[in-house]
Amino acid sequence: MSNPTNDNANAAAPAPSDFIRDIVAKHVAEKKYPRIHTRFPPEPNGYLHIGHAKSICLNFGIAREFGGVCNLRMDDTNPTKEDIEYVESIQADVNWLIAGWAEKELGLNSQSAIGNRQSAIPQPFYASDYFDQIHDFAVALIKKGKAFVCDLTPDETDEYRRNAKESPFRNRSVAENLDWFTRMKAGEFSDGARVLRAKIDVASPNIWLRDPLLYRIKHAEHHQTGGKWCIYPMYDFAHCLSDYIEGITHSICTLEFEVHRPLYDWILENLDLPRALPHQYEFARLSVGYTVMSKRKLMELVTEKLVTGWDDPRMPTISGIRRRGVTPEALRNFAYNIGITKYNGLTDVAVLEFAIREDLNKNALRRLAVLRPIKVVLTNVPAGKTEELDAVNNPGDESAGKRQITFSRELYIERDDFAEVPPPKFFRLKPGGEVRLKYAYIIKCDEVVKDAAGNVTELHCTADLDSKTGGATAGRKVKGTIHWVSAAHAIDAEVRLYDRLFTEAEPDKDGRDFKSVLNAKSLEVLTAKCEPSLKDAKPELRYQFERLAYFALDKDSAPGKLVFNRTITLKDAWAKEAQKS
RNA sequence: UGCCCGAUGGUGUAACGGUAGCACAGCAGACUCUGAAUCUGUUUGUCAUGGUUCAAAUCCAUGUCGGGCAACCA
Repeated sequence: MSNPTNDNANAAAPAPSDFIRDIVAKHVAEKKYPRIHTRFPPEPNGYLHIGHAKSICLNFGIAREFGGVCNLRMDDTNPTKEDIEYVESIQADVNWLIAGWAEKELGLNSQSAIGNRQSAIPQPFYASDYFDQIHDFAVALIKKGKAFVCDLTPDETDEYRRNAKESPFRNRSVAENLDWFTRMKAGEFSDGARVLRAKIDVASPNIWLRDPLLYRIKHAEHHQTGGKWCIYPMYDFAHCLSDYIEGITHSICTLEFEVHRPLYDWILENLDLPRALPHQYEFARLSVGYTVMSKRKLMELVTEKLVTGWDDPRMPTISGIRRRGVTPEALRNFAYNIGITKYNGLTDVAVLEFAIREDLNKNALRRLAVLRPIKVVLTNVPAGKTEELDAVNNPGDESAGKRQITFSRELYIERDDFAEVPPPKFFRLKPGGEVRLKYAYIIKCDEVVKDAAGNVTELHCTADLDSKTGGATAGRKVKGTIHWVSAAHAIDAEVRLYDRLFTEAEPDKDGRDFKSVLNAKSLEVLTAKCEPSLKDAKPELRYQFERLAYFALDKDSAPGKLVFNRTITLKDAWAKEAQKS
């Protein structure tokens, strides 16, 4: 078994274990199946979110750990709600999340029946590829007297099912049913006029066994099959059969499908299928604090322009999280840390944030950048004189190397790093006080320059010219070290400071309108002063602006125009300390 | 209301009849040219009541609370 959490693992992390993996392990030990085969089956009616990421990691993780395969399958049985845009985004998101981790486990769809899908990138499976076979299974069920065409209206069907009453069309002859179903398929009837139903047990305590619908009429163009069909299989009918057709062994879904399981089994067991049948297992979906997860709600945020799009970095979508700068490794570690159970809990965002910081701390390149600048003039440094100083790219990873930063008489430091009237335990710059400039000198604040309104506009300081890193008095202990950039050399960058989208941990608690608790300060845009090396920032790399936060280059960047997204702040013990007083 | 499922510190999880552990969060301290990271210590828990057993978080019963389903959605 390979290591699940760290791809370039040094410390051996324990293999994940949960009740589903326990079942799979048992089946492997029993040699119940020739090969473990899972699947991730999203409906292409929205963008994937972090809850889907949990499912992807579970399904691909199991395939990885047990030498199996996992198919990506579009569960596209309802053309009126689905769109090719979603198909494409889903594919991109899944490929991104499993890249370098479970690529080898991704099932390849080499026999796509429909369309011309030859391509370098792996193609997903489609339930719609099986519409012919699923239709034939429906006919088989009719022939066995286990399905019938029902003419009841939707309202009547509802009422009959609620009252455990048999449909008056339940006992039509096989020949009659075959004829009606053929005519349904031929397009003779309007939407809703007739349906195909399984004949199971109208009195079952489980609603899903009360002669459930198998096929409905929808005169709608399908994004994959075009105008070929005007009848489409329902989820329950299509899903178990798609699983069977693909040779799935473990069909893992969320808890709300638990009551459907008897129907899943009934359909497969009543078709005299020759191969081993797949089985369904359910786990709890993910809820994370300070966000919403339902596709409907996310869709609302997008269509009402409360965010900039599905990939807005504040969204819990995979594309939003990616754009924010989170790496697939971080997301996978998060998925691993939260585990798999049948308990519907609320995961603390701190768990997600920890996984993101842990990963970024290891990999991000350190840079100096000032978000809210205030000018510092070093009065004992000659104007025009510059110095190149060594700065390490990652203190935890020597192989990340060093770069040089330019030092000069006029600098910018963070406005928050100076306090005219310092609060208790303030380690930074204050009048008459000393502070270390990272990688450079210790400076002392001699004079505070203010404008007519009394705002601090400039600080005049002197540098201890022997205190340079490596110099004679470099060892002098100064309580604080702050970041800085040379005013003349700094480059501007737009920085987008993202915060949580909602002000409440449970935005939709007790039926409250989730949009009433949107965080008005979830985005703040600033122009930062950055060290010059950042002009070469690359979208695939991550940066830590020291003492502030982790950042990633946004896709809105252009030559000469840098845009950085704040992925997540550093932990800030000072903010906590300052809050106490 | 019927049916199904669940309940372990603040949160998420482990323990599979035999010492309630881990992670996050919190708190305290050490270290620090990032108030980050790292390191050390630490507070807090088996829903309730019965039963079975030498022994129960674990098995059984009842109750309580929570979630899901009752779409021609998935």
